[in-house]
Amino acid sequence: MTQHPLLEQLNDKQRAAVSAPERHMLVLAGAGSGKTRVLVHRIAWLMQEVQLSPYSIMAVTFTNKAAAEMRGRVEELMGSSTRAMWIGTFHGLAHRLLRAHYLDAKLPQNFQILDSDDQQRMIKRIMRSLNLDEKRWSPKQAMWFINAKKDEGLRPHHIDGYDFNERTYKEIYDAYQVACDRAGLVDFAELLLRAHELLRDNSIVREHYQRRFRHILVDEFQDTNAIQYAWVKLLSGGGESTDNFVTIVGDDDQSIYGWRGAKIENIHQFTRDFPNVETIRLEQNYRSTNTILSAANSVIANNSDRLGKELWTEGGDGEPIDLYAAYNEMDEARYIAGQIESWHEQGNALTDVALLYRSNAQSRVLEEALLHARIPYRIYGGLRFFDRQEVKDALSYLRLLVNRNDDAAFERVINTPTRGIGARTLDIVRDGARQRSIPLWDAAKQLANEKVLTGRAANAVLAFIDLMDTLEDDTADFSLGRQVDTVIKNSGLMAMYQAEKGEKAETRVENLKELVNACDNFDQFDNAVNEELTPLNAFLAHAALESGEEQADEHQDAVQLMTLHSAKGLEFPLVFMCGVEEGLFPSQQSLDESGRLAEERRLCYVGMTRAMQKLVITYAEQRRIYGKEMLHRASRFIAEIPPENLHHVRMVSRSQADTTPAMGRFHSGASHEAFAETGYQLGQRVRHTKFGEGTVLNYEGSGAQSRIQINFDDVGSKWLVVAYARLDRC
DNA sequence: GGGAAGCCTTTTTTT
DNA sequence: AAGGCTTCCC
Repeated sequence: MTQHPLLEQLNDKQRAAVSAPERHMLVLAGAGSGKTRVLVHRIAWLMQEVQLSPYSIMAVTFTNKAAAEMRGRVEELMGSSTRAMWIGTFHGLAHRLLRAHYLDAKLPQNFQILDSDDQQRMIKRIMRSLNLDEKRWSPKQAMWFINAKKDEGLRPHHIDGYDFNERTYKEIYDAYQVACDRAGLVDFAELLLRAHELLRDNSIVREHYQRRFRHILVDEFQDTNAIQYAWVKLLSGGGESTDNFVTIVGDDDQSIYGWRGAKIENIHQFTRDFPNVETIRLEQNYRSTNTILSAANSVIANNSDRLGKELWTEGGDGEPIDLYAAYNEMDEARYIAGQIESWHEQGNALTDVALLYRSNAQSRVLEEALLHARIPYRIYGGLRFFDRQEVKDALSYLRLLVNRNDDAAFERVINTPTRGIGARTLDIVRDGARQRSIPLWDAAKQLANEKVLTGRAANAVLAFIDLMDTLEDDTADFSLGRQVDTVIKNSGLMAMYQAEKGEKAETRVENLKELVNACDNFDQFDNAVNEELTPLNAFLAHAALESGEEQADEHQDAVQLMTLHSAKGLEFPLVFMCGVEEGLFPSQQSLDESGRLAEERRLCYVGMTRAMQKLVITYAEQRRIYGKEMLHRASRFIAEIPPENLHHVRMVSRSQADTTPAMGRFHSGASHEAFAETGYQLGQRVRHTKFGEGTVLNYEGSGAQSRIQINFDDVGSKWLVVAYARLDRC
């Protein structure tokens, strides 16, 4: 029997998932097991073989990148357009629902989206208006509280407020929500919650979409939070419908977003809520060597409550995992740069190398070492384009143009550039708005007209109001690009940044020009949600929901630096996991709170399984954190790797490193001197009869009185007099 | 309104 | 260590 073309080149498990009859399915897809491939082929299969219209399929992801990749691959496979299919992020699809049913969702047609920065500012203002003690209550924590409640599907009235803290937060949440509703503003969590409430409370809308979406496929299900789960459940008839089918794909071992509300249990819950779920495990790995997989398997085996899964490969063993114990973070960085140099000299590409770390602060020292070694690199996860100050200024003008009630935008631009509307005037306007329960814009207008605001202040406010109204009239017929260009110029924003001096200001001017460019190139019909919106509204939604992936020239052959979190879903031939130390990874916070260690271990598992050919793990005995020198021991995760998979790299000879002139921060003569004075080099491994093995960290004095500091693996750091310590070099 | 000085915080990130 | 934020002062 000839194989169906869609099933060719799939393994048995993948084939079973792709060609399964219509039913609920749980695909437990291990790292590198061809998860996206299965999803894409399944969608194609539903259309080709089950003869479903793309109209009746919804596919949900977490990131725009994943959604774009999925859509692209389905189109490639089908050779046809998938426009009718809803493929997008949870937030993108929720937004689409809200736009289509804004009246039912009790939103103004021109509602705008708040990003987390806007949200935090808004909360801060609310807290000020509530006269809360700023020392005691932080906007950040209030935001955290509000979002956590929204992610749980909770409104202020759902919160008891027995406890004083909760009561205060509840009050903030309440006032914040009132302010958002009045201003026509929706934060990210609100998109999901509103869409959920819309479906829950409106049977006509709900049943329409239930009839429409026969198949819903959800990627990375281990990262869903309560509201996302509830959302999928509502849309699919809650497992009770016989005409709706849900496929979830995920890996409980790669759940690394528990700290922002993701519930790994949603995977278990799915098998309970939905009938006859077929579970398919994809365990064959097409990415890594046997060595890397068995090490990763062995680390993750230390977690309990797993659904159970063991990765295997038909590939070879490959090289052992290198483990480098650095003396400090500079030494670690220098070692890594050296290894990358020899990898490059052997004719390998730098793009194939990734440096993964637990926290962003670690990148600086790595960067310095790469810079010094003249190795080009690229850092992921910086400030995104639409999040930049000047771009947000411009977007706020545009938002206010579209929706005068947008208090967040009003606050941002009212005096940017300065136009004589100071803090005092603003306070009066805020007060007036609060008393009359109206938006800031209306309050400003009324107060100026009523002469509550006097002379200069009133004139300035009226001039601003006139500026916005004129901008709206004048640019109504313009193309999007010209409209935005005019707003940036006539508002004075461009002139303000042009007047500033320095490299930073130049970049800001460039970014404003780039924003106009982006408008010119913006294809609103690229995204079906936007078809019914004005071009400007479509662009604003795009800016809020797709924060603009940095597309630095991808052609440059550069090493990639990123956090372990952002590495999820990616793969690289050579991977360095840096700073694998107790207190850093697993992080101190995760050690302090029970139950968080397992997630750190999963993060370690994610990091290790990024490596295709070669994995290098490094840690530093001593590291400067927040300006303080800290002593660390190797991470427990290292001890969880089978010894036969590990190769301990000996400390690079210090004297060799020191002979390189002009090493800047990386020139360390200290070790040299230490050797001359004490007979031991910094970073050297030694053994003590009582304390066991350790690493030499520091020294003082010379000759018979000299003392050295040793960080012992088991008992921590100690100062010993060299003459009496009877140390063995090892 | 803007600059200097002092205080505080500090994981992980998408939308 | 360093950046962000507030406050203070002209």
